[in-house]
Parts: sequence; structure tokens; C-alpha cells
Amino acid sequence: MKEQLRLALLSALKQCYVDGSLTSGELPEEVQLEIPKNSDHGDFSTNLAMTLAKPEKMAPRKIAEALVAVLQGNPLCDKIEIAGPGFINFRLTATCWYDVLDQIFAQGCDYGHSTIGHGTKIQVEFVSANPTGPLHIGHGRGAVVGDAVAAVLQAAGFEVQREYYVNDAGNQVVTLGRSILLRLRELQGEKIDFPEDGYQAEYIVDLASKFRSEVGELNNLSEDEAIQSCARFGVTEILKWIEADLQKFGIKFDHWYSEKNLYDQGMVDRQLDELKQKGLSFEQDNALWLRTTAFGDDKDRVLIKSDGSYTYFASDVAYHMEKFDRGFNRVIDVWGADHHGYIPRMKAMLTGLGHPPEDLEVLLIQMVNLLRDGKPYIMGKRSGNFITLRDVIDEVGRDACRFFFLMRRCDSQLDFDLELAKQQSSDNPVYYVQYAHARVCSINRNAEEAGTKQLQPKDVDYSCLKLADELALVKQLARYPETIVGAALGYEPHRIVFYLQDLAAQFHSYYNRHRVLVDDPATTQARLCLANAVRIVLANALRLLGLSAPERM
RNA sequence: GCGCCAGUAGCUCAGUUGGAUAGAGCAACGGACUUCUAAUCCGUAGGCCGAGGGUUCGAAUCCUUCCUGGCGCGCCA
Repeated sequence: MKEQLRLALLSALKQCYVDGSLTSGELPEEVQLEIPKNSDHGDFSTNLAMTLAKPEKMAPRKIAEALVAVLQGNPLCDKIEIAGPGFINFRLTATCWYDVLDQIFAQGCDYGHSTIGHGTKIQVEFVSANPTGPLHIGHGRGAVVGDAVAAVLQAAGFEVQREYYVNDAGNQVVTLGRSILLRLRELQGEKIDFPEDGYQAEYIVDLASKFRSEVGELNNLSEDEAIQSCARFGVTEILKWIEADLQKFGIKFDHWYSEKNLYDQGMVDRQLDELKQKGLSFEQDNALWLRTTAFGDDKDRVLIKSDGSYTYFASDVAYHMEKFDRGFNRVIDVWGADHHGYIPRMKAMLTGLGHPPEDLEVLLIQMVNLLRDGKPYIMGKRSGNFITLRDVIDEVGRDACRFFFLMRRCDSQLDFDLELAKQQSSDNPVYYVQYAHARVCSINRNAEEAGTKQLQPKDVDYSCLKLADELALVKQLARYPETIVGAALGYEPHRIVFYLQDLAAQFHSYYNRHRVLVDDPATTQARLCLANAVRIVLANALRLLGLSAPERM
């Protein structure tokens, strides 16, 4: 709809140049068409005349007049007006809007999808929490946002892979192994002094006892072997929890990528060699450094420490290069905002290795402040006192929890008060949206009980939908596809949430003002179509965000 | 000290990437269920868009300087 109008405008402009009413010959790279806030200003509005004022050296309103003279009589438009400093406002014909309903019924659950991504391969890597403990609320936010971003990109025609990077190599895994081993010895009756830097939490004891019953005791192994064995066991078990938690949240990854595997395959060393060959790394103080300052970072970064062990940055370099080797055109990392300091070094590394830095997009997820009764709940893996993501899902509910995380743009902080989330559950916005969906289903049931058979859209007279409320609703439905495109290109799934709330509000309002099932059969049929078009779009958007669309509530 | 993110109604936040008179939800107040589900709707009230300066036809949005809050600034992860 918008596109057709855009084309009409462009050809009108060309026509003006041909007939000489405009002279600059300037063609804007983009004709901006927006939906005015105030519906008195029409369905669409363009500032084209204003942007041409300078090259054309003419008053905007004069330019607008020239354009409108050509556009007058366009079949799409009911009314074209010049307003304010030089806006051109368009009101489209009702029939033109009714086409949207046909599109919705024809496309069904695909309505809203587009091909704007042209199959570009994008990988979204998210959560990637260390397998040393259960997921907490902050991971939950990253999980939901990452999942929704991936879904929205898919809907916009990108080819998307969801990946979880498993940090199963490195220090924290050794710490995990040692912690389990110590608890195991404790279970065997030894008196141990649990170190400060071990993982203190209760689940370590559970793991130790599970280890004892499934694997046995480790008296024959050396200390290192025992730690290794405990670590492997711990990582496997914890990954099972994580996967189960995510599944409970409705999130499924296409691929789990092991850091350890990266080392085992020699990919880290190969990548370090390449850096050396390209002269990007250097040795100093017995360590190997990457010269990231050459590409905008404020200091150089260590790849191999002076004790010979690798930093995380080393494997991150190899990992990210490997992503591009796998054929992704663009790579998205979803990180906690506390890692934002890593972005310059990652971009520097990419630039050094010949990738445009825009190929990596990092989405920073701001902190979640977990509260209970208004009091902050301190989270820390080592403190031993935390509420897991699973606890939250169980307490608040999956839909409400997901919705809550998606309601805000991800770069603003979020207060998550458990008591509030529960208390509000009866008037939680997610139910508001779902209720709209359930209402349409209920209308359908009533129609069926009353013996009203719903006609095929082609047999329905849409011109019965002449109320302002009805046209406004259709126009809102027409905006859904572009909402997805905007959400995808900006990596902003929250836009879908706001769209859903707007659509639900408009429908609730309409429902309270007018009956769908009325005496006149033609009107009833048309309104049933409208209501069901709303239902389809609500269901599509809810599904996109991983939320359920209940048929009754 | 340097960097990143934020600052919009009493509270929580949107604001279509620079457009016309800045919006919604809670909270407050007043109304609507013999009518398709009241988990709903209608109405009232609420603003120096943190502050100053700049860019232009036009700024909550862009540039700049401050102020406030959060987070980073390791051969930690």
C-alpha cells in the first residue's frame, strides 16, 4: 500500500520535470512517507516538497502544488491535500484498505512476513552463559531478547541460526571441578576447608552427591585427573539444566558450539598464527598481544598470558572468525551490558583480519534488577544466594515473564519485582493482548452456535465496514508487516510488543462500542471477517514473540 | 580521570530514525455489565522531553558543554 503510493509519488515527480513545472531534476534517494499521528492529516503524509525546497529554490507549498496537480485523480487516493509548511497528505480510498483483509486471509500465518532480508545469513549468538551454574534472571532477559530478535529476523526473510557458545574450557571450569571435588570429599567424611574462590552454592553439593552415586569415588586418581573428571561431569549436568530451563522458556538453539572443541581442533592456534603472519600480534613481557590499538581500541590486548595459558579473547578471536568461515554474512552477539568494554577490541580484531566491523553487531542487554517487595535481591554465582531463572518462570509464568522482558528496549535497565509481577498478573499487559485474541475466538463460537456460517472472504461485502473504528482497525492491521521490518532492521523486538498492545486496545474499544453479530447478515459477515483478521494478526505476533494465543481465558 | 548506556506525566516506559497540537499503561478521580467474556470500555486530571548553547523551513530525536544515575576501564571470566 505504502509502496504503491511511494511509486506514484516518484513518477509524479518525474512527470513534473518532464512538463517543466519543476526544474532541478533532483531525485531523492528515498521518498519519505509516514503515517501522521493525527488522522486528520490523512493516512499517509510526505515531506517531499519540503526536502526539494532547497535544490528547487522554490517555496515548499508551490512545489507541493505542482506535484498534486499531477497526482490528482490517482485511483488509490480519495483526497490529496497540501497542509502546514508543505506536507502533502493522502487519504486512501476505503476499497484500497479492504484489500488488506484479503491479504491477511490469503497469507494466514505468513501474513506479516517479508523477504527484505533476501536470505542473508545471520547468526544470533545469545545466552552463552558459563556452564558453571544455573541461569539467572539476567540470562533470561538475554535469552528472550535473543530468541525474539532471531524470530523477527526470520520473519523478515533472513536466514537465521541460533547458537549457544559453551565456555567449557578455561579457568572457571577448573574451579567448578575443584569445587565439586571438595564437596565430594566432604561427603566422604573428610573435613575440608572450602576456599573463598570456589563456587559456594548449594547446587555444587548436589552435583557432588550425584557424582558419587553415578560415578563413584575417585580415590585412585591424581588430583588433576579428579578435578578434570568432576569438571566434565559438572559441565554436562549443568548444561542439561540450562537446556531444560531454556526449553521451559520455549527457546531452542540450532547449535551448541563448544569452546573446548575450538582448542581441540587447533583452531585457536591456527588463528593466532594468522595474526602473527599478518603482523598484528607481538610479544612483550613474556606474553602475546594483539595490536588492537591499530584499529581504535584504547589498549592492546593479551592473547596468551605469560604463564602460557590463553585468554578468553584468544578463543573469541578464533570463534568469531570461524563464524564467518561458516558462511554467515552477519553475526549478532547478545551480551550483558557489563561486557560493553569488549566491543572495541572485537571490532578491532575483525577490522585487522579484513572484515568490516559492521558485520558484527553486539546487542547489549542492560541489567535486570531483581526485586522482591521492592527490596533488591543481590545475585552472584559465588555468593550462594540466588534465585534462578527457573524459579522466576515457575513463579511468574512463562508468557508473563517473556512479555515483561520484551516490553522494554533492551538497552534500558529493567526492574523486575517478583511480587509485583505476580500481583499484577491479573491485569498484566500480556493478558490484555491475549484476551483480545480469546474474545474473537469467543465471537466465533457464538456465531457458530447461532448457526451463522462464515462465508469465504470473496463472498463478503467489505463495504459494510464503514465505521471510522473499522477502517482504523484495518489500517492498524496494514501496519503489521512494516512493524516487523522495522523491528528486524533495528533489532528491536519491543516494537512488536507495542504494536500488539495498540492493536488489542483498538479491538477492545471497538468491541465495546459495536456488536459483531448483528441482525443484518451482510454486516455480520463483514465484521466477522474484520474480527478474524485481527485474530490472525494477534496470533501471528504472539507466536513470533514465543507467546501463546489462548482461545479462551 | 576516560569510555558506553540512560534521563520524557507522581511511577514504569513508548515516540515510526528530523515532521504538524509529545503518547500509552499503572496510580488518582468520575462513569458503563438484563446485550457476542468487565482480564474490557468511556471520560477527567497530570509535561521546562535533565540544563544551557548550536545546526534548519522544523529538534524529545543530530552536534557541543555541563548535571544526575547505572555499568565498564586486568596477563579475570
